[in-house]
Order: sequence, then C-alpha cells, then structure tokens
Amino acid sequence: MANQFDALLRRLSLKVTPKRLAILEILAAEPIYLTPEEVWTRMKRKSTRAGLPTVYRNLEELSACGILIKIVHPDRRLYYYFCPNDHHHHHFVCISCRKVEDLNFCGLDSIDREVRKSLKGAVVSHLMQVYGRCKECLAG
Amino acid sequence: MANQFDALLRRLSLKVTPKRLAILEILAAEPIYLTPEEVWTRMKRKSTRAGLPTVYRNLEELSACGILIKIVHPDRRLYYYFCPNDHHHHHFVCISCRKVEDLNFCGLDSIDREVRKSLKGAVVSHLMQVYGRCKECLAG
DNA sequence: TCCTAATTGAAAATGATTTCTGATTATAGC
DNA sequence: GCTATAATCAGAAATCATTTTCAATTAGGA
Repeated sequence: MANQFDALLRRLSLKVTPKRLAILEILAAEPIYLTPEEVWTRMKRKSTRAGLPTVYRNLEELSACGILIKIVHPDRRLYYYFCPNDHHHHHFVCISCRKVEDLNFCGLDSIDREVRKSLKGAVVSHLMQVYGRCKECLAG
Repeated sequence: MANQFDALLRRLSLKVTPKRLAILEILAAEPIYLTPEEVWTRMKRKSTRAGLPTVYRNLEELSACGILIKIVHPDRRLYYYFCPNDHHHHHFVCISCRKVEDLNFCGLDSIDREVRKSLKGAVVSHLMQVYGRCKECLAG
C-alpha cells in the first residue's frame, strides 16, 4: 500500500484519486489548521496541480466523513481544515504560528450535566477553541 | 433619559444616533443571536429604516467595544450578534429556535491552567458554544 | 448657533465559496 | 486487460455576505 490513506478512503467508498491523496498528505504533514487556499498553494508546490473548487469540494467531503476537522476563523470569515491523528477534538491554536496542540481537558461532561439539569435541554454539539501563543512564539 | 443606552454610548464616546439606539433596542429585546440582515429587517418593521452597511458598521463597532457579542455560525458563513445583559459569555444556543441561555459552567480556569502547565503557552482568548435543543423545543 | 468630526446611504467592490458544464478518470464487472 | 459507468475534475461564471467608497447629513462641543 503505497499510501497510508488509500485504505481509509476505500473504506469510506471514496475513490482514491491523486488530488485527494495529495490533500490528505499535505494536511497530515503539519499539525496546523490550513485554509483551502493554503492547501491549494502547497499542492502547486508539490506539482499536484488542482483547481481551487476541487480543493474546496474535497476538504468539505473529507471533513463530512470525519477524516478532517473544519472550523471557522472567528474574525475573518474563513474555513480552516485540520487532520487530527487522534480522536480528541479540543485544540489550543497558536494565534502567531497557527500550530495546533491537543487539550487534555474537556469540560463537555460537566456542561452536558449542567444543561440537562438546570436548563432541561439537550446538548447536540459543541465548539470549543482556545486561542493563545505557544511556547515557541512566546520565546521568539 | 429617554433611552437606557444613551448613557452607555456617551460613556464610550459614540454618538447617540437613532440607528444605533434602534439596533441596541432590537438586540436587547430578544435573547437570541441575530444576523445583521435580521436586525435590518426588524428595523424596517419599527420604521427606523437604515442601510444594510450602516447596520453592519454599527454591529461591528458595538461588538468591538464590548456591548455586543459577535460569533460566526460554524456551518453557514454568517455573523451573529447578541446583547448580553450580564457578563457571562458562555452560551447554550438552541439549534431550533436560536434562543440563548447562559451556562453557569465555565471551564476556562482549568484550561488556562492546563495550557500554562503542560504546553507552556498562554491563553489569549477562547470560544465556547454549546448547541442543542432547549426545553420548549424538546417538548414541542 | 456654528464648526468639525462622526455617521449615514447608495452603489460598487471584494473575496471566499459554490455552481455549472463538459471533459477525464478510478474502479467494478466481465 | 478491457469496458462501462459513476465519480471526479478543471475552468469559468455565479453567488452572496460583507466591506469600501464617497458625497451628503447629523450630533455634540465650542
């Protein structure tokens, strides 16, 4: 199996195309949230040229089936995509270098309990992003 | 003092204009996140006609100085604005009726401690939104 | 009241994302 | 391997929330 994502795509009955593999390789290579356009630029560098709409479509598809995580930038109206290697979806995002680090802490259990108890509602999903500066950016 | 926001605006050295007051009144009247366009529509109903750019400008300004809270919808690429009456910025947002309720629980202290200790980074800001169905929508 | 800077409206611009169309390509079945 | 076919693709054009521009108006201090 030339590529680690080959089997993953097949399992999800998505065709294994050079574009899809390139996108996944780029995102798997750096633990950073990238915009569709940044992924596209990196593809050109790797001489896997693709149309921007293709990049958008694939990122959307791959995040829809759970391979990638998609977030919105809270200030600019942009989508960012990230390839997590584990299943923990809470991140510390450095506002300088955009590096992503995992947060071991997840307060969702307490939140779920709180919503159920005092609001009598039901939690469907949640979004938690913590922004700051990472160790390296604080030093530099 | 004809209007409760009069003094607030003066304190922030923002001119007290009919449009600004109308926007604040609309948002203060319902505990719901509204899009700029929804605010604009409600202004027309109140016969305080304003241009859409004016609504955008004011919402941006008012959220910049902390009177309003601005979030991005995680799926559609829209801005939502909300007028909090207290200072607690964690919300439970009903995905059916869009009503906003406060969450007493805030895990930021623990997160801050975690980031400082194990990542050696510094938290600058955070975004937590919990989506679900409120009591009424669960019943209806 | 007058002056000046802030605010506003209307139209045009922006820019990320999506849609459309007609090629191209991966893969299942032979 | 070969073929059929459904998925995928590129490029151009469209979409649409938001922003900018600029001339006209207005709020608030002097």
